[in-house]
Amino acid sequence: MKAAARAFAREGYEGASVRTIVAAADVNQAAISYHFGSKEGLYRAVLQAALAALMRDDDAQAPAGRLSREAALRRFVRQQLRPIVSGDELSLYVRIFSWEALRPTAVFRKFMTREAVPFLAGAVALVRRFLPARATDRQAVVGALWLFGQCNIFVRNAEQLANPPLGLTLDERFVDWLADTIAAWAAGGLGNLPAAS
Amino acid sequence: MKAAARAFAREGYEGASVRTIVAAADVNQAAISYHFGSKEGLYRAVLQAALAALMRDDDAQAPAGRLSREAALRRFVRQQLRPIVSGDELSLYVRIFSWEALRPTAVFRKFMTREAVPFLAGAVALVRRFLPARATDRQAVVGALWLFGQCNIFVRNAEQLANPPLGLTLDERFVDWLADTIAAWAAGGLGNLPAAS
DNA sequence: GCTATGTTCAAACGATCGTTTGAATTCGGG
DNA sequence: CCCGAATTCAAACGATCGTTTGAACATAGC
Repeated sequence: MKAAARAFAREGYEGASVRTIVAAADVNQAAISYHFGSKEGLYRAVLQAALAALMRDDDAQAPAGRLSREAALRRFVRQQLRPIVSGDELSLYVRIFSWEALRPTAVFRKFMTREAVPFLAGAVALVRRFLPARATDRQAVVGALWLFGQCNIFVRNAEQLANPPLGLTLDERFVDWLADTIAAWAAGGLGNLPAAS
Repeated sequence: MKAAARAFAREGYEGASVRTIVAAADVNQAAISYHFGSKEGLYRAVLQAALAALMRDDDAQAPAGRLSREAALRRFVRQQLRPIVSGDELSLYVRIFSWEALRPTAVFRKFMTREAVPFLAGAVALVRRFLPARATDRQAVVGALWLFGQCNIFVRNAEQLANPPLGLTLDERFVDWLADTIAAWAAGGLGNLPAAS
């Protein structure tokens, strides 16, 4: 399943072949069909593990309630940027979700209609601490997505940022600096609301 | 080529098959090899058209030089959000670039090493009008990417935002409002710089 | 009318895909 | 020790992929 997560993250569901997975895991090809029923069954198992890990990760960042809103925001952003440098399973899972954003599988759609709101809830609450009291619910949700977007573009394009012509060195120091920058910009912006829509 | 752009946008380079493209275009299969050399040649042609269209789009917004920085920012953001409502070729091209962010093709890499900087230049210049004078080049580039990210997440996930559980109605009115909101937030944020890194 | 060139076409090729098959192997319980 | 269920294995199957082939067709120039 680790090999499968790596393959699905790297090449997507369709792009990853059962043969490369079983070769990486050093097991027989028919073992997939035997244990998971099919390639789709294997993917479902990986998705379940991914969602469980990401929710667990959400819990880990929950006790940020005692932090100031600026510190909580900085922590949230840094957490979002983690996959840029960390080679752990979480990066794989984030990447799998990126594939799903582009070409959702049936399995994933059902996942999201159930889990999207609780998954966003943390970011919405965080954004609300910065928004004026008069902000609408829709503004808070949009603000949460806005926050995700600011972080996500660096995660998704990490590889391209590291290569020419930009050639950024994506080490821990850079990511820390990036988190500081994004957090400062986001905090500064959320206080503003556009003129009456 | 229109059929190819649609197919590549919908299913990615690997996912799109020559057979479905030629079926949609109602031409013979071998015509691809004959006119474009290969599937990759066809994709290269589509990428060139996409980049040309996006740059042309950039030019259209170039005369924004006379606008105030706030108005120019609002215009840039609104331009970025266009694919949400317009079903035109531009949406396809943005989606093709999303695929490339996840799994860059060799063709695309060469494109980007040549074209990324001029493509970013407009956004960098725009961001610079908001940054303090002491801002570094790296901060300006990161700011441009940051700006792209804020818009892009709504474009990429437009379909999911329109569906449950959020169920936003993505009409012109909403996109105008969204552009106002993002522009206001971005403008408010860029003035801030984090404490010394 | 004939030829040369550009283009389209149906068919086939080799490679890779996910899955199935049936025998070989492993392993715990009577 | 042995039987039976669980698991692994190499091999093959049918489908689909991108590409190639060689004949058929179109058309402009002489």
